[in-house]
Amino acid sequence: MKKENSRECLNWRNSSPLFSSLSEKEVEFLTEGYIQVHFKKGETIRKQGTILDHVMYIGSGLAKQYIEEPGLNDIILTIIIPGKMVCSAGFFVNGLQYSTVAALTDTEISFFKSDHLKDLLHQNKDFFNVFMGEFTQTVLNHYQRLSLINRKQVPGRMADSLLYLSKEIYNCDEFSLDLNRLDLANLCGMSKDSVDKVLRDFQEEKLIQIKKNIFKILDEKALRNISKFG
Amino acid sequence: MKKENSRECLNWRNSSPLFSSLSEKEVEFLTEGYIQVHFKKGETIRKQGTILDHVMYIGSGLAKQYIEEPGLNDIILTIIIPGKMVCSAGFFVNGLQYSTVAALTDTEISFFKSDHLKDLLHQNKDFFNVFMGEFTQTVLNHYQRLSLINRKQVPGRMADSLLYLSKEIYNCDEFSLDLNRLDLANLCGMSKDSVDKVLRDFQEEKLIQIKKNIFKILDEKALRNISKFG
DNA sequence: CAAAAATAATGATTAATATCAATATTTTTT
DNA sequence: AAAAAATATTGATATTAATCATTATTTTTG
Repeated sequence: MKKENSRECLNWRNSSPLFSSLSEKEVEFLTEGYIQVHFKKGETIRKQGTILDHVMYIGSGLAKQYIEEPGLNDIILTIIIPGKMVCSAGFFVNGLQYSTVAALTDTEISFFKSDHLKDLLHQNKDFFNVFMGEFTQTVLNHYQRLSLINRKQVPGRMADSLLYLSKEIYNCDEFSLDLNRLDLANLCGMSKDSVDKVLRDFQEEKLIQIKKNIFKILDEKALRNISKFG
Repeated sequence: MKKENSRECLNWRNSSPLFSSLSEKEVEFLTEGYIQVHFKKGETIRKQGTILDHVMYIGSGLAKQYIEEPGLNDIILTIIIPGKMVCSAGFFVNGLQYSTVAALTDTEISFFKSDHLKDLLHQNKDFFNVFMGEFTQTVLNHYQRLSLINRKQVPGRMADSLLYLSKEIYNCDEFSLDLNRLDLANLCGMSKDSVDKVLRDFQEEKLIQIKKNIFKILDEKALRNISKFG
Protein backbone atom coordinates (compact mmCIF):
# COMPACT_ATOMS: atom_id res chain seq x y z
CA MET A 1 0.00 0.00 0.00
CA LYS A 2 1.47 3.25 -1.15
CA LYS A 3 0.76 6.37 0.79
CA GLU A 4 1.90 9.71 -0.55
CA ASN A 5 0.23 11.31 2.36
CA SER A 6 3.19 12.96 3.93
CA ARG A 7 4.65 14.81 1.00
CA GLU A 8 6.56 17.74 2.33
CA CYS A 9 7.62 20.94 0.74
CA LEU A 10 9.11 23.04 3.45
CA ASN A 11 11.71 24.47 1.14
CA TRP A 12 9.41 26.95 -0.51
CA ARG A 13 12.11 28.56 -2.60
CA ASN A 14 12.62 25.46 -4.68
CA SER A 15 9.07 24.28 -4.56
CA SER A 16 7.45 26.26 -7.28
CA PRO A 17 8.29 27.94 -10.58
CA LEU A 18 6.85 30.98 -8.89
CA PHE A 19 9.99 31.69 -6.97
CA SER A 20 12.55 30.86 -9.59
CA SER A 21 11.72 34.11 -11.32
CA LEU A 22 12.86 36.11 -8.31
CA SER A 23 16.38 37.46 -7.81
CA GLU A 24 18.34 36.95 -4.59
CA LYS A 25 17.46 40.41 -3.48
CA GLU A 26 13.80 40.00 -4.23
CA VAL A 27 13.68 36.76 -2.30
CA GLU A 28 15.27 38.53 0.61
CA PHE A 29 12.66 41.24 0.41
CA LEU A 30 9.84 38.71 0.30
CA THR A 31 11.27 36.87 3.27
CA GLU A 32 11.31 39.97 5.46
CA GLY A 33 8.81 39.49 8.19
CA TYR A 34 8.08 36.01 6.97
CA ILE A 35 6.84 33.67 9.69
CA GLN A 36 6.25 29.96 9.92
CA VAL A 37 3.62 28.37 12.13
CA HIS A 38 2.63 24.85 13.01
CA PHE A 39 -1.07 24.07 13.15
CA LYS A 40 -2.67 21.04 14.73
CA LYS A 41 -5.30 18.99 12.92
CA GLY A 42 -8.65 20.72 13.08
CA GLU A 43 -7.33 24.17 13.85
CA THR A 44 -8.51 27.19 11.90
CA ILE A 45 -5.63 28.70 10.01
CA ARG A 46 -7.39 31.68 8.56
CA LYS A 47 -10.93 32.79 9.14
CA GLN A 48 -13.36 34.13 6.59
CA GLY A 49 -14.11 37.79 7.20
CA THR A 50 -10.77 38.67 8.77
CA ILE A 51 -8.33 41.07 7.19
CA LEU A 52 -6.21 39.70 4.42
CA ASP A 53 -2.69 40.99 4.90
CA HIS A 54 -0.71 37.81 4.50
CA VAL A 55 -0.44 35.21 1.80
CA MET A 56 -0.04 31.62 2.88
CA TYR A 57 2.26 28.90 1.73
CA ILE A 58 1.64 25.29 2.80
CA GLY A 59 4.86 23.52 3.69
CA SER A 60 3.44 20.22 4.85
CA GLY A 61 0.09 18.69 5.70
CA LEU A 62 -3.35 19.10 4.21
CA ALA A 63 -5.87 21.87 4.67
CA LYS A 64 -9.36 22.65 3.44
CA GLN A 65 -10.43 25.98 2.05
CA TYR A 66 -14.15 26.59 2.40
CA ILE A 67 -16.86 29.21 2.24
CA GLU A 68 -19.12 29.69 5.24
CA GLU A 69 -22.60 31.12 5.27
CA PRO A 70 -24.71 31.41 8.41
CA GLY A 71 -27.47 28.83 8.40
CA LEU A 72 -26.07 26.97 5.42
CA ASN A 73 -23.55 24.20 5.10
CA ASP A 74 -19.94 25.01 4.43
CA ILE A 75 -18.80 24.47 0.90
CA ILE A 76 -15.25 23.25 0.38
CA LEU A 77 -13.61 25.00 -2.54
CA THR A 78 -10.44 23.02 -2.54
CA ILE A 79 -8.11 20.80 -0.58
CA ILE A 80 -4.77 22.49 -0.25
CA ILE A 81 -1.61 20.44 -0.62
CA PRO A 82 2.03 21.25 0.14
CA GLY A 83 3.91 23.43 -2.30
CA LYS A 84 1.06 25.77 -3.06
CA MET A 85 0.63 29.44 -2.43
CA VAL A 86 -2.81 30.26 -1.08
CA CYS A 87 -3.91 33.67 -2.15
CA SER A 88 -7.57 34.57 -1.91
CA ALA A 89 -9.14 36.69 -4.57
CA GLY A 90 -9.41 39.42 -1.96
CA PHE A 91 -5.66 39.88 -2.10
CA PHE A 92 -5.82 42.53 -4.78
CA VAL A 93 -8.53 44.60 -3.21
CA ASN A 94 -6.82 44.57 0.16
CA GLY A 95 -10.06 43.16 1.32
CA LEU A 96 -11.29 40.53 3.68
CA GLN A 97 -10.89 36.80 3.48
CA TYR A 98 -13.76 35.38 1.52
CA SER A 99 -13.02 31.88 2.74
CA THR A 100 -11.79 30.00 5.77
CA VAL A 101 -8.80 27.68 5.76
CA ALA A 102 -8.54 24.91 8.36
CA ALA A 103 -6.02 22.14 8.92
CA LEU A 104 -7.11 18.60 8.01
CA THR A 105 -3.86 17.19 9.36
CA ASP A 106 -1.02 18.81 11.24
CA THR A 107 0.35 21.46 8.92
CA GLU A 108 3.28 23.76 8.58
CA ILE A 109 2.33 27.14 7.17
CA SER A 110 4.46 30.08 6.09
CA PHE A 111 3.03 33.56 5.95
CA PHE A 112 4.31 36.28 3.64
CA LYS A 113 3.33 39.91 3.81
CA SER A 114 0.84 40.75 1.07
CA ASP A 115 2.35 44.20 0.62
CA HIS A 116 5.77 42.82 -0.14
CA LEU A 117 4.35 40.33 -2.59
CA LYS A 118 2.37 43.07 -4.25
CA ASP A 119 5.45 45.21 -4.63
CA LEU A 120 7.26 42.36 -6.32
CA LEU A 121 4.38 41.91 -8.73
CA HIS A 122 4.90 45.45 -9.90
CA GLN A 123 8.65 45.19 -10.09
CA ASN A 124 9.10 41.87 -11.79
CA LYS A 125 7.15 41.12 -14.93
CA ASP A 126 8.08 37.42 -15.06
CA PHE A 127 7.02 36.97 -11.49
CA PHE A 128 3.78 38.78 -12.25
CA ASN A 129 3.00 36.46 -15.14
CA VAL A 130 3.72 33.25 -13.27
CA PHE A 131 1.88 34.44 -10.20
CA MET A 132 -1.17 35.60 -12.11
CA GLY A 133 -1.18 32.35 -14.05
CA GLU A 134 -1.34 30.32 -10.85
CA PHE A 135 -3.85 32.65 -9.34
CA THR A 136 -6.10 32.46 -12.37
CA GLN A 137 -5.86 28.71 -12.59
CA THR A 138 -7.06 28.50 -9.02
CA VAL A 139 -10.01 30.71 -9.78
CA LEU A 140 -10.93 28.63 -12.81
CA ASN A 141 -10.70 25.43 -10.78
CA HIS A 142 -13.05 26.90 -8.22
CA TYR A 143 -15.52 27.89 -10.93
CA GLN A 144 -15.37 24.40 -12.32
CA ARG A 145 -16.04 22.81 -8.96
CA LEU A 146 -18.81 25.17 -7.97
CA SER A 147 -20.62 24.99 -11.26
CA LEU A 148 -20.50 21.21 -11.51
CA ILE A 149 -21.66 20.75 -7.94
CA ASN A 150 -24.79 22.56 -8.89
CA ARG A 151 -25.59 20.62 -12.01
CA LYS A 152 -24.51 17.03 -11.50
CA GLN A 153 -26.39 14.74 -9.24
CA VAL A 154 -25.16 12.93 -6.19
CA PRO A 155 -23.36 9.93 -7.77
CA GLY A 156 -21.68 12.12 -10.37
CA ARG A 157 -20.50 14.56 -7.77
CA MET A 158 -19.16 11.79 -5.54
CA ALA A 159 -17.35 10.22 -8.47
CA ASP A 160 -15.78 13.61 -9.20
CA SER A 161 -14.67 14.04 -5.63
CA LEU A 162 -13.20 10.55 -5.36
CA LEU A 163 -11.24 11.04 -8.56
CA TYR A 164 -10.13 14.46 -7.39
CA LEU A 165 -8.87 13.05 -4.11
CA SER A 166 -7.17 10.11 -5.73
CA LYS A 167 -5.58 11.92 -8.65
CA GLU A 168 -4.87 15.38 -7.38
CA ILE A 169 -4.59 15.16 -3.64
CA TYR A 170 -3.20 11.74 -2.70
CA ASN A 171 -1.69 10.73 -6.02
CA CYS A 172 -2.66 7.14 -5.41
CA ASP A 173 -5.50 4.67 -5.96
CA GLU A 174 -5.45 3.89 -2.28
CA PHE A 175 -5.41 6.53 0.37
CA SER A 176 -6.21 7.14 3.98
CA LEU A 177 -8.80 9.87 3.84
CA ASP A 178 -8.17 12.86 6.07
CA LEU A 179 -11.70 14.19 5.58
CA ASN A 180 -14.56 13.03 7.73
CA ARG A 181 -18.03 12.40 6.39
CA LEU A 182 -19.14 15.97 6.93
CA ASP A 183 -16.09 17.31 5.10
CA LEU A 184 -16.79 14.93 2.28
CA ALA A 185 -20.40 16.12 2.22
CA ASN A 186 -19.24 19.72 1.99
CA LEU A 187 -16.78 18.85 -0.73
CA CYS A 188 -19.52 17.18 -2.78
CA GLY A 189 -22.24 19.65 -1.89
CA MET A 190 -24.60 17.04 -0.47
CA SER A 191 -25.86 15.92 2.92
CA LYS A 192 -23.86 13.68 5.20
CA ASP A 193 -26.41 10.91 4.83
CA SER A 194 -26.26 11.08 1.07
CA VAL A 195 -22.51 10.65 1.28
CA ASP A 196 -22.99 7.47 3.25
CA LYS A 197 -25.67 6.22 0.90
CA VAL A 198 -23.71 6.77 -2.28
CA LEU A 199 -20.51 5.37 -0.81
CA ARG A 200 -22.41 2.23 0.16
CA ASP A 201 -23.80 1.99 -3.38
CA PHE A 202 -20.35 2.41 -4.89
CA GLN A 203 -19.02 -0.36 -2.65
CA GLU A 204 -21.83 -2.71 -3.61
CA GLU A 205 -21.09 -2.08 -7.26
CA LYS A 206 -17.41 -2.80 -6.56
CA LEU A 207 -16.28 0.62 -7.71
CA ILE A 208 -14.47 1.35 -4.50
CA GLN A 209 -13.49 -0.34 -1.27
CA ILE A 210 -13.51 1.30 2.12
CA LYS A 211 -11.90 -0.24 5.16
CA LYS A 212 -11.79 1.98 8.17
CA ASN A 213 -10.75 5.16 6.50
CA ILE A 214 -8.68 3.61 3.75
CA PHE A 215 -10.30 4.30 0.40
CA LYS A 216 -9.36 2.22 -2.61
CA ILE A 217 -10.44 2.98 -6.15
CA LEU A 218 -11.28 -0.36 -7.79
CA ASP A 219 -12.88 0.72 -11.06
CA GLU A 220 -11.67 4.11 -12.19
CA LYS A 221 -13.21 3.75 -15.61
CA ALA A 222 -16.68 3.22 -14.17
CA LEU A 223 -16.21 6.20 -11.88
CA ARG A 224 -15.28 8.36 -14.84
CA ASN A 225 -18.40 7.17 -16.58
CA ILE A 226 -20.56 8.10 -13.63
CA SER A 227 -18.82 11.44 -13.44
CA LYS A 228 -19.67 12.04 -17.07
CA PHE A 229 -23.23 10.78 -17.28
CA GLY A 230 -24.43 10.67 -13.67
CA MET B 1 -43.94 52.81 -15.49
CA LYS B 2 -40.24 53.55 -15.31
CA LYS B 3 -37.87 51.65 -17.49
CA GLU B 4 -34.13 52.10 -17.04
CA ASN B 5 -33.63 49.52 -19.66
CA SER B 6 -31.78 51.57 -22.18
CA ARG B 7 -28.98 53.02 -20.13
CA GLU B 8 -26.13 53.71 -22.44
CA CYS B 9 -22.45 54.12 -21.84
CA LEU B 10 -20.83 54.39 -25.18
CA ASN B 11 -18.29 56.85 -23.95
CA TRP B 12 -16.06 54.32 -22.29
CA ARG B 13 -13.40 56.80 -21.33
CA ASN B 14 -15.64 58.56 -18.85
CA SER B 15 -17.58 55.54 -17.81
CA SER B 16 -15.38 54.00 -15.24
CA PRO B 17 -12.75 54.96 -12.66
CA LEU B 18 -10.66 52.42 -14.50
CA PHE B 19 -9.78 54.79 -17.28
CA SER B 20 -9.29 57.94 -15.28
CA SER B 21 -5.98 56.59 -14.08
CA LEU B 22 -4.63 56.50 -17.63
CA SER B 23 -2.68 59.31 -19.28
CA GLU B 24 -3.54 60.69 -22.72
CA LYS B 25 -0.77 58.66 -24.24
CA GLU B 26 -1.82 55.48 -22.50
CA VAL B 27 -5.38 55.91 -23.65
CA GLU B 28 -4.12 56.32 -27.17
CA PHE B 29 -2.11 53.14 -26.82
CA LEU B 30 -5.11 51.24 -25.50
CA THR B 31 -7.27 52.52 -28.32
CA GLU B 32 -4.94 51.24 -31.02
CA GLY B 33 -6.67 48.46 -32.84
CA TYR B 34 -9.79 49.02 -30.80
CA ILE B 35 -12.98 48.00 -32.60
CA GLN B 36 -16.65 48.44 -31.94
CA VAL B 37 -19.31 45.98 -33.02
CA HIS B 38 -23.08 45.89 -32.91
CA PHE B 39 -24.69 42.62 -31.93
CA LYS B 40 -28.31 41.65 -32.41
CA LYS B 41 -30.39 40.14 -29.64
CA GLY B 42 -29.58 36.46 -29.29
CA GLU B 43 -26.22 36.57 -31.00
CA THR B 44 -23.16 35.00 -29.43
CA ILE B 45 -20.58 37.64 -28.69
CA ARG B 46 -17.82 35.45 -27.44
CA LYS B 47 -17.75 31.70 -27.29
CA GLN B 48 -16.39 29.53 -24.53
CA GLY B 49 -13.28 27.66 -25.64
CA THR B 50 -12.09 30.23 -28.16
CA ILE B 51 -8.87 32.14 -27.76
CA LEU B 52 -8.95 35.08 -25.42
CA ASP B 53 -7.05 37.91 -27.03
CA HIS B 54 -9.47 40.75 -26.54
CA VAL B 55 -11.16 42.29 -23.57
CA MET B 56 -14.72 43.46 -23.96
CA TYR B 57 -16.44 46.62 -22.93
CA ILE B 58 -20.24 46.87 -23.09
CA GLY B 59 -21.41 50.21 -24.41
CA SER B 60 -25.13 49.59 -24.50
CA GLY B 61 -27.54 46.71 -24.14
CA LEU B 62 -27.57 43.67 -21.92
CA ALA B 63 -25.66 40.42 -22.24
CA LYS B 64 -25.43 37.17 -20.33
CA GLN B 65 -22.18 35.48 -19.37
CA TYR B 66 -22.56 31.76 -18.86
CA ILE B 67 -20.67 28.50 -18.53
CA GLU B 68 -21.53 25.65 -20.87
CA GLU B 69 -21.00 21.97 -20.28
CA PRO B 70 -22.03 19.30 -22.75
CA GLY B 71 -25.09 17.43 -21.52
CA LEU B 72 -25.74 19.86 -18.70
CA ASN B 73 -27.67 23.08 -18.50
CA ASP B 74 -25.90 26.37 -18.96
CA ILE B 75 -25.22 28.30 -15.82
CA ILE B 76 -25.41 32.07 -16.01
CA LEU B 77 -22.63 33.68 -14.01
CA THR B 78 -23.76 37.22 -14.45
CA ILE B 79 -25.83 39.65 -16.47
CA ILE B 80 -23.55 42.24 -17.99
CA ILE B 81 -24.66 45.86 -18.06
CA PRO B 82 -23.26 48.89 -19.89
CA GLY B 83 -20.15 50.51 -18.50
CA LYS B 84 -18.41 47.33 -17.48
CA MET B 85 -15.22 45.76 -18.69
CA VAL B 86 -15.60 42.03 -19.24
CA CYS B 87 -12.39 40.24 -18.61
CA SER B 88 -12.43 36.49 -18.07
CA ALA B 89 -10.13 34.93 -15.57
CA GLY B 90 -8.27 33.39 -18.51
CA PHE B 91 -6.97 36.83 -19.43
CA PHE B 92 -3.80 36.47 -17.42
CA VAL B 93 -2.87 33.04 -18.64
CA ASN B 94 -3.44 33.99 -22.24
CA GLY B 95 -5.77 31.10 -22.22
CA LEU B 96 -9.15 30.22 -23.58
CA GLN B 97 -12.51 31.70 -22.76
CA TYR B 98 -13.99 29.78 -19.89
CA SER B 99 -17.41 31.23 -20.53
CA THR B 100 -19.67 32.33 -23.34
CA VAL B 101 -21.17 35.80 -23.65
CA ALA B 102 -24.37 36.32 -25.64
CA ALA B 103 -26.54 39.35 -26.27
CA LEU B 104 -29.88 39.51 -24.44
CA THR B 105 -30.81 42.71 -26.29
CA ASP B 106 -29.13 44.52 -29.11
CA THR B 107 -25.72 45.53 -27.78
CA GLU B 108 -22.79 47.69 -28.67
CA ILE B 109 -19.47 46.12 -27.76
CA SER B 110 -15.96 47.49 -27.86
CA PHE B 111 -12.98 45.19 -28.05
CA PHE B 112 -9.54 46.08 -26.74
CA LYS B 113 -6.40 44.08 -27.36
CA SER B 114 -5.46 42.05 -24.30
CA ASP B 115 -1.78 42.58 -24.94
CA HIS B 116 -2.09 46.33 -24.83
CA LEU B 117 -4.11 46.19 -21.67
CA LYS B 118 -1.59 43.87 -20.10
CA ASP B 119 1.24 46.24 -20.97
CA LEU B 120 -0.59 49.08 -19.29
CA LEU B 121 -1.05 46.97 -16.18
CA HIS B 122 2.71 46.70 -15.90
CA GLN B 123 3.37 50.33 -16.64
CA ASN B 124 0.80 52.03 -14.50
CA LYS B 125 0.47 51.04 -10.88
CA ASP B 126 -2.74 52.99 -10.27
CA PHE B 127 -4.34 51.41 -13.27
CA PHE B 128 -3.16 48.02 -12.07
CA ASN B 129 -4.77 48.50 -8.69
CA VAL B 130 -8.10 49.70 -10.00
CA PHE B 131 -8.20 47.05 -12.67
CA MET B 132 -7.31 44.23 -10.31
CA GLY B 133 -9.84 45.49 -7.83
CA GLU B 134 -12.62 45.31 -10.40
CA PHE B 135 -11.41 41.98 -11.66
CA THR B 136 -11.32 40.52 -8.18
CA GLN B 137 -14.70 41.87 -7.27
CA THR B 138 -16.15 40.11 -10.27
CA VAL B 139 -14.57 36.84 -9.24
CA LEU B 140 -15.93 37.20 -5.73
CA ASN B 141 -19.41 37.93 -7.07
CA HIS B 142 -19.27 34.80 -9.16
CA TYR B 143 -18.20 32.74 -6.17
CA GLN B 144 -21.06 34.17 -4.21
CA ARG B 145 -23.60 33.33 -6.88
CA LEU B 146 -22.30 29.87 -7.56
CA SER B 147 -22.02 28.88 -3.95
CA LEU B 148 -25.47 30.13 -3.01
CA ILE B 149 -27.10 28.46 -5.99
CA ASN B 150 -25.86 25.20 -4.63
CA ARG B 151 -27.05 25.61 -1.10
CA LYS B 152 -30.30 27.53 -1.13
CA GLN B 153 -33.47 25.98 -2.34
CA VAL B 154 -35.70 27.04 -5.18
CA PRO B 155 -37.68 29.89 -3.56
CA GLY B 156 -34.55 31.36 -1.97
CA ARG B 157 -32.69 31.26 -5.24
CA MET B 158 -35.55 32.85 -7.14
CA ALA B 159 -35.85 35.58 -4.53
CA ASP B 160 -32.12 36.23 -4.91
CA SER B 161 -32.39 36.44 -8.67
CA LEU B 162 -35.38 38.76 -8.62
CA LEU B 163 -33.64 41.09 -6.19
CA TYR B 164 -30.48 40.92 -8.27
CA LEU B 165 -32.37 41.85 -11.42
CA SER B 166 -34.32 44.61 -9.75
CA LYS B 167 -31.49 46.15 -7.77
CA GLU B 168 -28.41 45.58 -9.83
CA ILE B 169 -29.54 45.17 -13.41
CA TYR B 170 -32.66 47.25 -13.99
CA ASN B 171 -32.39 49.63 -11.02
CA CYS B 172 -36.14 49.62 -10.65
CA ASP B 173 -38.97 47.77 -8.91
CA GLU B 174 -40.64 47.30 -12.24
CA PHE B 175 -38.85 46.05 -15.29
CA SER B 176 -39.40 44.41 -18.60
CA LEU B 177 -37.39 41.23 -18.33
CA ASP B 178 -35.01 40.52 -21.18
CA LEU B 179 -34.45 36.95 -20.07
CA ASN B 180 -36.76 34.16 -21.14
CA ARG B 181 -37.78 31.34 -18.84
CA LEU B 182 -34.83 29.20 -19.76
CA ASP B 183 -32.41 32.04 -19.09
CA LEU B 184 -34.07 32.61 -15.77
CA ALA B 185 -33.78 28.90 -15.01
CA ASN B 186 -30.08 29.01 -15.81
CA LEU B 187 -29.63 32.10 -13.70
CA CYS B 188 -31.28 30.43 -10.72
CA GLY B 189 -29.82 26.98 -11.33
CA MET B 190 -33.17 25.23 -11.51
CA SER B 191 -35.39 23.69 -14.19
CA LYS B 192 -37.62 25.76 -16.42
CA ASP B 193 -40.71 24.23 -14.87
CA SER B 194 -39.54 25.06 -11.38
CA VAL B 195 -39.14 28.66 -12.47
CA ASP B 196 -42.76 28.73 -13.57
CA LYS B 197 -43.93 27.04 -10.41
CA VAL B 198 -42.15 29.36 -8.02
CA LEU B 199 -43.11 32.48 -9.98
CA ARG B 200 -46.74 31.39 -9.79
CA ASP B 201 -46.39 30.87 -6.04
CA PHE B 202 -44.79 34.29 -5.60
CA GLN B 203 -47.65 35.87 -7.51
CA GLU B 204 -50.28 34.10 -5.42
CA GLU B 205 -48.55 35.35 -2.28
CA LYS B 206 -48.58 38.87 -3.75
CA LEU B 207 -44.80 39.17 -3.63
CA ILE B 208 -44.53 40.02 -7.29
CA GLN B 209 -46.74 40.77 -10.25
CA ILE B 210 -46.08 39.60 -13.79
CA LYS B 211 -47.94 40.95 -16.78
CA LYS B 212 -46.63 39.81 -20.10
CA ASN B 213 -42.95 40.20 -19.41
CA ILE B 214 -43.23 43.13 -17.04
CA PHE B 215 -42.08 42.11 -13.60
CA LYS B 216 -43.03 44.19 -10.59
CA ILE B 217 -41.64 43.67 -7.10
CA LEU B 218 -44.55 44.15 -4.67
CA ASP B 219 -43.05 42.99 -1.40
CA GLU B 220 -39.31 43.39 -1.30
CA LYS B 221 -39.11 42.73 2.41
CA ALA B 222 -40.78 39.35 2.04
CA LEU B 223 -38.46 38.49 -0.81
CA ARG B 224 -35.46 39.33 1.32
CA ASN B 225 -36.84 37.08 4.01
CA ILE B 226 -37.23 34.22 1.61
CA SER B 227 -33.75 34.85 0.32
CA LYS B 228 -32.43 34.60 3.84
CA PHE B 229 -34.37 31.67 5.20
CA GLY B 230 -35.73 29.88 2.17
C1' DC C 1 -8.38 1.82 30.72
C1' DA C 2 -13.07 3.12 31.07
C1' DA C 3 -16.46 6.53 30.12
C1' DA C 4 -17.97 10.00 27.28
C1' DA C 5 -18.20 12.15 23.05
C1' DA C 6 -17.92 12.14 18.39
C1' DT C 7 -18.42 9.94 14.18
C1' DA C 8 -20.29 6.40 11.14
C1' DA C 9 -23.83 3.03 9.34
C1' DT C 10 -28.38 1.93 7.97
C1' DG C 11 -33.21 1.96 6.77
C1' DA C 12 -37.61 4.47 6.76
C1' DT C 13 -39.94 8.62 5.89
C1' DT C 14 -40.73 13.05 4.09
C1' DA C 15 -39.88 16.90 1.32
C1' DA C 16 -38.09 19.02 -2.72
C1' DT C 17 -37.49 19.30 -7.41
C1' DA C 18 -37.26 17.54 -12.06
C1' DT C 19 -39.67 15.48 -15.67
C1' DC C 20 -43.55 14.71 -18.41
C1' DA C 21 -47.74 15.75 -20.96
C1' DA C 22 -51.16 18.54 -22.78
C1' DT C 23 -52.85 23.13 -23.82
C1' DA C 24 -52.50 28.02 -24.45
C1' DT C 25 -50.32 32.01 -25.83
C1' DT C 26 -47.02 34.82 -28.08
C1' DT C 27 -43.72 35.82 -31.59
C1' DT C 28 -41.79 35.23 -35.99
C1' DT C 29 -42.03 34.18 -40.71
C1' DT C 30 -44.11 33.88 -45.13
C1' DA D 1 -53.13 38.21 -41.94
C1' DA D 2 -52.44 33.33 -41.60
C1' DA D 3 -49.37 29.65 -40.58
C1' DA D 4 -45.59 27.99 -38.25
C1' DA D 5 -42.47 28.08 -34.65
C1' DA D 6 -41.19 29.24 -30.27
C1' DT D 7 -42.28 30.17 -25.70
C1' DA D 8 -45.19 29.99 -21.66
C1' DT D 9 -48.80 27.86 -18.47
C1' DT D 10 -50.49 24.33 -15.70
C1' DG D 11 -51.20 20.07 -13.21
C1' DA D 12 -49.89 15.27 -12.48
C1' DT D 13 -46.28 12.01 -11.73
C1' DA D 14 -41.75 10.22 -10.83
C1' DT D 15 -37.31 10.83 -9.15
C1' DT D 16 -34.02 12.48 -6.21
C1' DA D 17 -32.05 13.73 -2.15
C1' DA D 18 -32.65 15.52 2.59
C1' DT D 19 -34.17 14.57 7.12
C1' DC D 20 -35.07 11.65 10.87
C1' DA D 21 -34.41 7.84 14.10
C1' DT D 22 -31.83 4.10 15.77
C1' DT D 23 -27.83 1.44 16.51
C1' DA D 24 -22.93 0.60 16.00
C1' DT D 25 -18.33 1.92 15.96
C1' DT D 26 -14.45 4.72 16.69
C1' DT D 27 -11.89 8.35 18.88
C1' DT D 28 -10.94 11.35 22.57
C1' DT D 29 -10.45 12.52 27.31
C1' DG D 30 -10.16 12.22 32.25
